[in-house]
Amino acid sequence: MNGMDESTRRRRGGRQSCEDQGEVACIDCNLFGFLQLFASLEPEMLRHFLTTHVPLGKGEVLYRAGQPFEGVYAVKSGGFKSIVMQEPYGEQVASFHLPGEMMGVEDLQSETCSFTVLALEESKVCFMPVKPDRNLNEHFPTSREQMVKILLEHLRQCQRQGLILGMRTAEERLGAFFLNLAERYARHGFPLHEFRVPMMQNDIANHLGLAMETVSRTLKHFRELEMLTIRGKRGRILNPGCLQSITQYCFRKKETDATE
Amino acid sequence: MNGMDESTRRRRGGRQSCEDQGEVACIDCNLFGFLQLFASLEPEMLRHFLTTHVPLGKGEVLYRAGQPFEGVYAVKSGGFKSIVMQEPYGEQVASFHLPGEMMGVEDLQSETCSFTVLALEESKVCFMPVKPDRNLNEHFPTSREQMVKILLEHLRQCQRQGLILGMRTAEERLGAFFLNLAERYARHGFPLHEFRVPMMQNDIANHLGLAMETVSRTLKHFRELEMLTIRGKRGRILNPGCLQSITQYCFRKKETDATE
DNA sequence: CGGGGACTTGAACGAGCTCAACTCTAGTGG
DNA sequence: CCACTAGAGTTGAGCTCGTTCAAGTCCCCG
Repeated sequence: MNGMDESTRRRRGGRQSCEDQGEVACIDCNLFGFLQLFASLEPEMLRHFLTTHVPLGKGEVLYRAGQPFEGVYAVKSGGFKSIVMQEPYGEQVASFHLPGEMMGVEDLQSETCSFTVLALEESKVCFMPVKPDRNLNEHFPTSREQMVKILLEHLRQCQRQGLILGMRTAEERLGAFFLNLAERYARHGFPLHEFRVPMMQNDIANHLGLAMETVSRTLKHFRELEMLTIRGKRGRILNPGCLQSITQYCFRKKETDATE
Repeated sequence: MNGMDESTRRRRGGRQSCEDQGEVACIDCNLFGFLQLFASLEPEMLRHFLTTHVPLGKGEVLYRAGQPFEGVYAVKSGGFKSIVMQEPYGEQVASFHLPGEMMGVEDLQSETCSFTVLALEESKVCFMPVKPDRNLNEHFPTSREQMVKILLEHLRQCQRQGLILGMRTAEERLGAFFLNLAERYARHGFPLHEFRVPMMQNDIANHLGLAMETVSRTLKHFRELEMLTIRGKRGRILNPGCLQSITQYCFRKKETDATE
């Protein structure tokens, strides 16, 4: 029911380290579940998509808003941000993409890409070409099932982000942001409460509608309270309970604990 | 390709008034497109769902977060808000639902509802019972197609909301919010630049992470600049260009103008 | 070891919040 | 139909949090 069963995922939980580049195993990647259901695709080709990892350097653009939509990507390692350009003012960071997550999903039936996506650091991606209303409809009817699943997951994550952005104070927004970040890493086999922070504070500030200095000061405050420490690209949640109560952000444990 | 063809929708555009309760014709409702593809459903039953409008009074709860998920709703007239309760602090408004839009979509494969939804004013809804992983999978395989479409639409709207909430100043957020509101009404056959405002300023403030007083003052400012007026439940955009340049929110005309 | 970008820290300013009083409006009952 | 009321919205004053600007530190990378 889950593309991969929950017990398998949990067994793997906590095995991966945050020290390395943070590469997800294929079994922990959303694209894997996506591809699994392309029943009519030859195994050769499936393997090809899964094992071809395109490398990108820091700051490199994966695709640009307005370009024709070619297909969806999955983050193998590293991290990405989706941005929109507000011409005179600079960019706005719409979202971040962590290892195991897919990019370009929102454009699945569009002709063009709606965001510009670029790497936050050295990263690798897998690519699955999907021409709008072609491959999927005609050749792979079974993939619809998986698409609904993936779209629902994206929709829910997007709504969660909306709740975070709707919070009033900088502390709430930042706390909720990092709880969400940790949770998302944990979903793909990384240890809970210890996670990478592939984006700079500048990007976080931009994304949350704050000034970079406010992010820095608030994180210092969290460190002093021994709730959360960010050192370089490594984050660690020291006191999840306290952090949650400050941010009011419910971790939504049900979703991961329930048999689903 | 669109459930209902674009030219039909445009022909109807501008016909409806904002004076009345703001009831959408069935042809302008998302649920209609959704139901259309339930090919194996008897016409009798289809008509039943489409023509049975459940009325709700102002403040009445449609469903509560945590309750078992029964199916999706469509707003026939009036308006709704989705909220989450942060126990000691009160509610947070996650989103609003206008006539022609669907509610509960994010819970399609869940056992329980993730939001509490209640009416902003006298409203009517249609209901389509969808047991998770039952009806849809077995009896109505063709509906998958439409579901993907609807989920994509929701995802994109959710991302747009995220951009609005990520804006820095109250002026940007509010301006973008009302542009989005007008656009959403226009999608369902209401005149562009003239729209209903079914929610109170309190709710808007809550949703945007602002104080109600700030909303009031900013709207006054907009009125003085002759960009946008809100009087009671009626809104009118006087200077869309100026409003857009202040909010940096691109109206995304392409989506409605293009042949798609 | 040097340089530049990311982050930190401080000080002053200002946008937005809070609190409180007030006005307007819609809905109610006489 | 009007008076009354409760709730929604407005306005003002003071304060707080977050921003801005600027200088300084750290750290990564060459």
